[in-house]
Amino acid sequence: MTIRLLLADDHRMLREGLRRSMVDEGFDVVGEAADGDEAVQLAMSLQPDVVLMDVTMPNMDGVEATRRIREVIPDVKVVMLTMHADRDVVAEALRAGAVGYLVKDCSIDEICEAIRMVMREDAALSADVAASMLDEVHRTDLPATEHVVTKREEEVLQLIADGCSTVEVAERLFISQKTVKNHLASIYQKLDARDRTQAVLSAVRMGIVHLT
Amino acid sequence: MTIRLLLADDHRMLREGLRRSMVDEGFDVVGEAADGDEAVQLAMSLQPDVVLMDVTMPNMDGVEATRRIREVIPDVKVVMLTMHADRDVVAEALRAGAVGYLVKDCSIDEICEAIRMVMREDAALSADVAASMLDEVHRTDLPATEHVVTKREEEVLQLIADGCSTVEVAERLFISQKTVKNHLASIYQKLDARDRTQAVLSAVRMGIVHLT
DNA sequence: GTCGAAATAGGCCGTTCGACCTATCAATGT
DNA sequence: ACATTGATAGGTCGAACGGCCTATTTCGAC
Repeated sequence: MTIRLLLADDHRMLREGLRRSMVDEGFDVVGEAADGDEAVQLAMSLQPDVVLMDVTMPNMDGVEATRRIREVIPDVKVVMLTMHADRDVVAEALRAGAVGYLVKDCSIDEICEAIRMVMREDAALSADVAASMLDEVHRTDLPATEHVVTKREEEVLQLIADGCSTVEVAERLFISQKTVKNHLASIYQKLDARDRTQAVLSAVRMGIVHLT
Repeated sequence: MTIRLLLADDHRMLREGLRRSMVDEGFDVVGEAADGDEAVQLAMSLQPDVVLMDVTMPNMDGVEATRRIREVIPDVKVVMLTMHADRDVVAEALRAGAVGYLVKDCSIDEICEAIRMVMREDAALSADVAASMLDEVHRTDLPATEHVVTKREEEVLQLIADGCSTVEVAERLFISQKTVKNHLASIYQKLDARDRTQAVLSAVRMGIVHLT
């Protein structure tokens, strides 16, 4: 009873390397997807046990693909892969129905262990599994994106990164321009930035905001 | 006479997958580096035939690592790996002494082919090899970052992304503040940005400037 | 039950920004 | 030879920005 795997990553190099490794380790790699769309299609047609899914992919990101797969086939276990651990992305992925989360800096052995773990545990325990993987992530990666900026400040930053002016941010958040500027002033201190440009760039580097 | 390889990439997952694949294909993987510093150290101590080097790595980027390795051991052939094809990065990598350039979306077979190619050809031909790899890149990837902004404008953008104010950019480039503002105005039109924040973000998305 | 942090909002003030305009010079291409 | 483009530099002006204040409310923590 070998475990049937589906790999989803936009980089063929990683996909193929991963396939050989997983086959070596005794898994049955039933398919490879190069984007989110393909991942959803193949998941439905191939009915794998586990999907190893990259978060950043063309056409449809891994989180959305996970959501759609889980809607149709709730039995499939999705383990997310990502470059850097990012609290928000992790949270979103788990909400989308992923049972595990691995950074790309982990070893093949850790991937195997994670896959076997999610297959061993029943659905009721998968939340704990995810939690323990998160702990792992926290230990090995950034000590913490740990609330450097508050939730509201993060919203302001994201809107500015999305192209909004101070006035537009105020309108979108239903607050006064002055409050937006207050949040920005606070952000400048925390991120050691002298203007909105540097603040947004720092936030991008730290994974607080995302380039769309 | 097996070809001795050194792998340099900050993601263990890709590194290990690549190692298994390359070993399968008959190469001798003599070492793995997780950052630029380590790559330089290992290249010197292990004296590999070819280094597969990722461009984006902590501590020291792949381009700089390539430069240093080639300074000390000019015989080593460095093949660069990158997520997305970016004209500027490619040009910089070749100037640094890389003999080849591959996007991570290529197959293991293509990597093997590229490595065997750079080992077959003598130094005189390696420029052609690089050129043909570039052609490959141009076909498959972005049609062109194609001089959207001028060289000077790009310098201005990069300095602003690096944290310089208008005044500081002027000082660094030995031009007046007014000229910097002129360049910026031109950039805003070309990138359809309304301020420096959006201009820099667009430039980052387009790969024109790089976050350090 | 108080203390602190977060979110809200305002004023004031000097600096910077960006839009719109002209202008020169060198290089490049037709 | 002429047109175009890039790089340089300047002026003006209103809007936006950021620093430095105070102040209220709410909410969770201790």
